[in-house]
Amino acid sequence: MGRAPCCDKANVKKGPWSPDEDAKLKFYIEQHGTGGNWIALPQKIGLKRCGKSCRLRWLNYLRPNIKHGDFTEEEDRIICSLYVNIGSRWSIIAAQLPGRTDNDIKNYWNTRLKKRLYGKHHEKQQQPVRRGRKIKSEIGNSMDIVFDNHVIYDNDNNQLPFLPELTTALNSPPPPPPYANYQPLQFPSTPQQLSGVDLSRRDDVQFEMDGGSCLPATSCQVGELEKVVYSNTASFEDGLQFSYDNNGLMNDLDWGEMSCLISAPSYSSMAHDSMIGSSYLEQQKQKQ
DNA sequence: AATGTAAGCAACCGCATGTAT
DNA sequence: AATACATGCGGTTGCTTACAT
Repeated sequence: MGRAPCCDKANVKKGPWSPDEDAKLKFYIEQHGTGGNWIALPQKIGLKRCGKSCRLRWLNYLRPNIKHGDFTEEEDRIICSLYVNIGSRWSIIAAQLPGRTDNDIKNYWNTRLKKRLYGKHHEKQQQPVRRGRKIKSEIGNSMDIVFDNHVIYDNDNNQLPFLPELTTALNSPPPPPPYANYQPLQFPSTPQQLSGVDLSRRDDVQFEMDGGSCLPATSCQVGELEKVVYSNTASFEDGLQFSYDNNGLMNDLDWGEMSCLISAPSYSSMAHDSMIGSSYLEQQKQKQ
């Protein structure tokens, strides 16, 4: 038995929104708000749309102060830095760019930014990489993985058959580590600077903003953050791997410089990053 | 001018998470 | 504590437009 549908699919319109539908939705929300219930909203307005569709349309297109297109170089840099540090957490990235939506940023990255970076050096080297939710969840589950003599076991002590390239990497000797210079999260300056991450909290990490005039902080699980910060999982999944300067920063770069910081994917270093990253965090926690 | 291909973008789908009961 | 439901998110799809042949 599958999941119950969120709406009556048979009686719901799909596809592009008409100006009339846009006007109805915009007018209603401006007058009454969403009422905290997107599912009920289309019925109240008289729209034959799924509540989720209404929400998406409002958030991505109709809500006030939305900016479309014409990303600035500063925005490019922020997106790149955040992507490198936290991966494809588009909602978090969007929260740092007022007026931008996660969908817009995602599209911009996938269609342009990635190519601008990738196209310079690595078209020939790019290998097809398994992508999507499945691989992400499986890599994500590595938080429960036990590393023992470079072989991966799950919670039930079964050696994981998944990702043979990762298993191979884990069985190879570790590369000479420049990791001593790795720093906790740091992002470029203005317009909203992320001053760091409170790693002392076990249950939850807050992105703290400098200067007071900041967007609402976004939280995420510390385990997940540890993983993405120190292993760049998302970059790995894309077959990209970025390098950092000694401060862990990628700001103040032009595109030529930026592209020089990208190296071909190295599964071996990736896998070891994960382990070394963990030990780095342990050191930081002991210091506190 | 016609056709094929690539790029860009809006929207959908399904899963994860949060919240109410 | 368990369950149901709503929301949020990220990946993916498919349509439209631009460009190349």
